[in-house]
Amino acid sequence: MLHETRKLRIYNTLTGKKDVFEPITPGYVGMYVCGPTVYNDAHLGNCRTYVSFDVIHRYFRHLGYKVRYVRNITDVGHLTDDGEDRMAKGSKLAQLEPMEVAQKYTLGFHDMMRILNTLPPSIEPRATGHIPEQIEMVQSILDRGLAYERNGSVYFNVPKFAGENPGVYGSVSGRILDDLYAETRELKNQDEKNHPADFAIWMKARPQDLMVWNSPWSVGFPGWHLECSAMSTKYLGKTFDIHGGGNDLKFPHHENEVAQNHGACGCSPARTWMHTNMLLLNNKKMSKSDGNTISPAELFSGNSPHTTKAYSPMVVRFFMLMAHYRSTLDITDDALLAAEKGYSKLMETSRLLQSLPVDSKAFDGSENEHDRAVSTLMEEAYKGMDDDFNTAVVIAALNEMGSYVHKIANKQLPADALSPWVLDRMKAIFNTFLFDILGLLDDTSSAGDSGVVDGLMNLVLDMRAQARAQKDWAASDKIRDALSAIGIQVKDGKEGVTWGRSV
RNA sequence: GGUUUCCUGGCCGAGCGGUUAGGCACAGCUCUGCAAAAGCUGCUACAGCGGUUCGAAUCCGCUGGAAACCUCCA
Repeated sequence: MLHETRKLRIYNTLTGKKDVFEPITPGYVGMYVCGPTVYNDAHLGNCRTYVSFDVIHRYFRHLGYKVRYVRNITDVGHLTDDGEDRMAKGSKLAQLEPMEVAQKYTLGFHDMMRILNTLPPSIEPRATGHIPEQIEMVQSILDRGLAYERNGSVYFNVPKFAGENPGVYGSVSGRILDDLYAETRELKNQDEKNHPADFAIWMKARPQDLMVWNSPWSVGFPGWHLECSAMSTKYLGKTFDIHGGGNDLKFPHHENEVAQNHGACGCSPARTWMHTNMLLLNNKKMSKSDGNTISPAELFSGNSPHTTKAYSPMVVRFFMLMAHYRSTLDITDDALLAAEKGYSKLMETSRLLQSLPVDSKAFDGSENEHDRAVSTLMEEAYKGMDDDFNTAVVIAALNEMGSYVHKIANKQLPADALSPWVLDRMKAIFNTFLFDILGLLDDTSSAGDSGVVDGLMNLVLDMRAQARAQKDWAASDKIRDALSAIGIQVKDGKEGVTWGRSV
């Protein structure tokens, strides 16, 4: 197993540095990632986070870990500015049942995850499916004296918790309790709370609330952060390896999650907290609420004032992976254009690499300078992933490997420049990183087409070859231009003609 | 106002005290009927000012600029 020999370092929000990853149970990884709230179409920011964790998930699997990846669907519980339950608000606008709204956007989210080629999580629990678990957790917290009931609602007692567990509250967000107390003092209608920093773990329903459940305290609904605490505990245990989510969830969501878990079981939940950074548009955070967004659909169709053309889902995925997951990433047309070119080139390189013949010469232990260079690059790709999942470093290494591939294919290096066992290994490693770990698909090839397209292309290119043989440049160029017009690029190489789709 | 992060060449973006990151764009060359593709070479960097160090994009301080969080957001 690779994980036994490689040393993976992960940046842990709790410690503020990269720690060597040691799973709680050797060989197994438990990872919880906060999923989307399904009251709206998924936007690109969501996509970036889930693509990032998809690569993380894939790399753990590649290393040989058995991974239980839990990503929830939030279909209840978050309040809007005007105090309405989000699902209820959506339903009123659309004249639909709340669960109909949730279903619609859950399906849309799944479509988007599939289009971006993310692997499904092992478990995708819904908040509404875990109301009993959440009620139990509220009770546990009450039993431990860390919450109080007020008019049918239950509030978490932050000052008491913080006093009993020094250093815990604030450990995720880096917030200092005194500051927090001072800040929240100004906020509106907190009259039921003992203290402004307290937060609801069970809310008594008002007449307009639609999604409500019975509980020992009132007919109501669970607090805004409780679902993740309850579901992570249920599926991963009280203490598990990794909890992830977007940067903007650190406070209050993750901070309160830790407090609740701690409050219910007296132990810390996740050992490692991972946070992805924001996707920017116009140098500002993309956000559903302030309208600074570009939807995946707009990006894929080119129907947006922010872009000049359509970009394929794989180009978008590649674009995201060109940056480290903890860096902000600014969406611009220029950057997408660059990503598109880079993506196509790597796909082309992959096809070319796989087509290179490998000698059947037996391994004799020899190693030339090119062998060493390529071996170093392969190791650098691994080192990149081992260093907090640095996909940018992986892509750089793949590009450098690609240089060797093209040189050999173009006869600028002799066919035996690389020893067969090195070439063989590069074939495997290159595709492993590109497809299995980075999770890209080749949407520039004819792989998904029926044989008809290949047959037609062979015919057309054959006719062009005949025209060229007779120096009929007009006919030859007409074919080339016509193909170009429908998005097919003809590539005249030393070893004959190939073709590809311009993405 | 409080907390935190960031500022790299025309653009995107790695970098965590000593290496040419890489991609895109651009220029020249090779190849080509021409072009494209591909390869090679070149090309502009570390916001500013100080400090620590044999050595700093990388550590520290100050100044300037941007962003995030403090309220639902990935």
